[in-house]
Amino acid sequence: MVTITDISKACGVSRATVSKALNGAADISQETAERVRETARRLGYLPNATARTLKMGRSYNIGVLFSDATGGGISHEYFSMILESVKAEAERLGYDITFISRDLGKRPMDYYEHAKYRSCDGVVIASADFQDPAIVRLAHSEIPTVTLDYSFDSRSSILSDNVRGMEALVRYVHSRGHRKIAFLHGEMTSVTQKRLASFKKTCAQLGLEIPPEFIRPAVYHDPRSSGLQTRALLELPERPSCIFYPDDLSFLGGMSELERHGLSIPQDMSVVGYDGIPLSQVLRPRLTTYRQGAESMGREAARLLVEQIEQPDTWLPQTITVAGELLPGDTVADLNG
Amino acid sequence: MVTITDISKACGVSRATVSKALNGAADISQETAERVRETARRLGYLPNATARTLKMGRSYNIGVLFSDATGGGISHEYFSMILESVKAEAERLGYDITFISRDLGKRPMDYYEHAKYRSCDGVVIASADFQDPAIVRLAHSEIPTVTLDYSFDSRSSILSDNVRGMEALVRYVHSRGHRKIAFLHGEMTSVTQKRLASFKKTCAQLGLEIPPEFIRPAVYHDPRSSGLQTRALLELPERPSCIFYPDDLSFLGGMSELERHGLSIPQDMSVVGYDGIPLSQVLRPRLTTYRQGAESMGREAARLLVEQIEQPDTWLPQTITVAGELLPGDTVADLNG
DNA sequence: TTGTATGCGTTATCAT
DNA sequence: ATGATAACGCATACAA
Repeated sequence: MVTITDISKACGVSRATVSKALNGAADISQETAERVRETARRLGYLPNATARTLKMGRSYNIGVLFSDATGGGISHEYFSMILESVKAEAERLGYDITFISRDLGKRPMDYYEHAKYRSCDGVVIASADFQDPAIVRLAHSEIPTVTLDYSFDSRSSILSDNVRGMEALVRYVHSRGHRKIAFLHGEMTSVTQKRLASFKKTCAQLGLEIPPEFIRPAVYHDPRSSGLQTRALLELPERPSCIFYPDDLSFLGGMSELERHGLSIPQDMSVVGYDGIPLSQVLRPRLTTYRQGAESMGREAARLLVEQIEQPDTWLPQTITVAGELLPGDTVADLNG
Repeated sequence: MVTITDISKACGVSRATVSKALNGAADISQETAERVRETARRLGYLPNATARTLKMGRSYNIGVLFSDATGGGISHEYFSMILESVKAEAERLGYDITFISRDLGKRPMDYYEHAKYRSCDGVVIASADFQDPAIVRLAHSEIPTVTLDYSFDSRSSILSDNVRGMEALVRYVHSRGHRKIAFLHGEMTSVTQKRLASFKKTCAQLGLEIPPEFIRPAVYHDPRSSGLQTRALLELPERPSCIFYPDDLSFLGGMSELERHGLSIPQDMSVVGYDGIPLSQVLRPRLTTYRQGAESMGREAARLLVEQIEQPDTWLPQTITVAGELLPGDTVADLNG
């Protein structure tokens, strides 16, 4: 390994001079700086982030926390899109990312300890169970954090606009003439609560009466669960004309159940999803859904975190709500006229 | 931050003793060791991986390289499943993972430099353009590496069994009475070459004549491209009875094109995919495809890499071929009798 | 403009 | 059984 000591010997200057020259300090002569840099290049010098971290107390490394409490880890398209955009933005800003997990080998650790162990400058928390005491500890620690889809007091967060998203879907479906709308929701997280509340509120505003049996619990990202609930809906004496699924993937479970009953979409039953993952627009018919701005969310999360890391004095906790977009698709029949 | 120095003061012993006690060295009295550990717990001591890395020359950190040359980055289910299993196994073995990329902030870097910069003990290379000189440099460097789906000379690798996978699919389709089989293939990587060669060889063994216009180039993970090629196939004077798609996702493009022509699957046209991602078995009809053992591949990659890192002397390059599994699904019609 | 000295937190060697 | 010391590679305050 080539170190600044090697360069200093090769150049006949001190290590301090080499360090300064390499970092473009002002108090080094043009000539020396050039000679040092040239030698560094010639010897194939690579800075050592570890040493720099130890010395400076800054790792330029941010942790990413993806516990998969909501049943969906990295491998769900929504979260992998977020991960990808966090990664891209972090790298653009000069930060590497490391996954933060519970336990490492034999060593029992919670998230906070793991982040400290790796000297992370900050952590992006996504897809986690925000009730988990280990998550709470991290979010309340001195480590800068940004959470996605949940907001802790006095901490920064990025929220998908679940309220407006659900409202947009309900209004769209209503505008197509639907009055009997069923809603399958995921596990009771704060996101679910927002969507459910927005669903009910918007229905009320539109004067829609939603019978309680039209609102049923399912499980996010689990087609089977949504399939079962779809069947239950179909067995009701009075069927809905449109079913809201917890997410795009869950819709697939409903899709097969509908087919099994010989119902076609949207002629016999209308459906909408949520998330707007690429898959939803590749299906035929294209799914009517609400696209969450996953890329923006990841990008903003990284940006906000780095801002907090680099300007700790002027920093204030901030919540950014990322707007999404209604994707009309072709799965909601027009019942008008 | 609590350091061993703090503990040493609190305990009235030297830092060396603390370090030894904490690491369970044999030459520390039972009593002292216990007192030190208790104090460490009381003070909330956390070891500092950075300092340890600097001192020991081992980071317990492995790099993961996911350039998305094949058009599919982390967000494709096959790769995210691999990533997830690499992560899980690495963590089980006591290693963290860090993404390796080109360039970090302003700092221009290639993959090798990035890995050195972060003192990675080794790198798992996946989803990359293995012709890329930067990838080649890394794979030929002194850094331990394991590649997925490609094999460099004298380096360890994990290969999905593309030859047997394709053979299984062809034989299955043939056994269902199909004789006119079309093959849409992805970009010409070594994986594609293996699948294509296995396709042709198996067809030859079965006495099938495949006209050249039945073999067409498409793009991995790109439904649009496969949709276009599907259309081209349908315009031929003599249509195939079954279409092989480059992968499960690409099939979706074909699916909509088939529907557009009023053809239903598998009554009017049979199809098979490749990958066997969860999505394929959630679709209706379930896609006939070949499931690659993504979880095993990731797990084995991590295992092989750590083995190489921890037993450098007894290590020999090794290639593990991970078998997959035919998923019969319901998209291949039985033309027999 | 350059160099000296010091320390970041840890582990390892070698005395004691 | 314990401790003093050095070293890993780097950056910086301060001296020259």
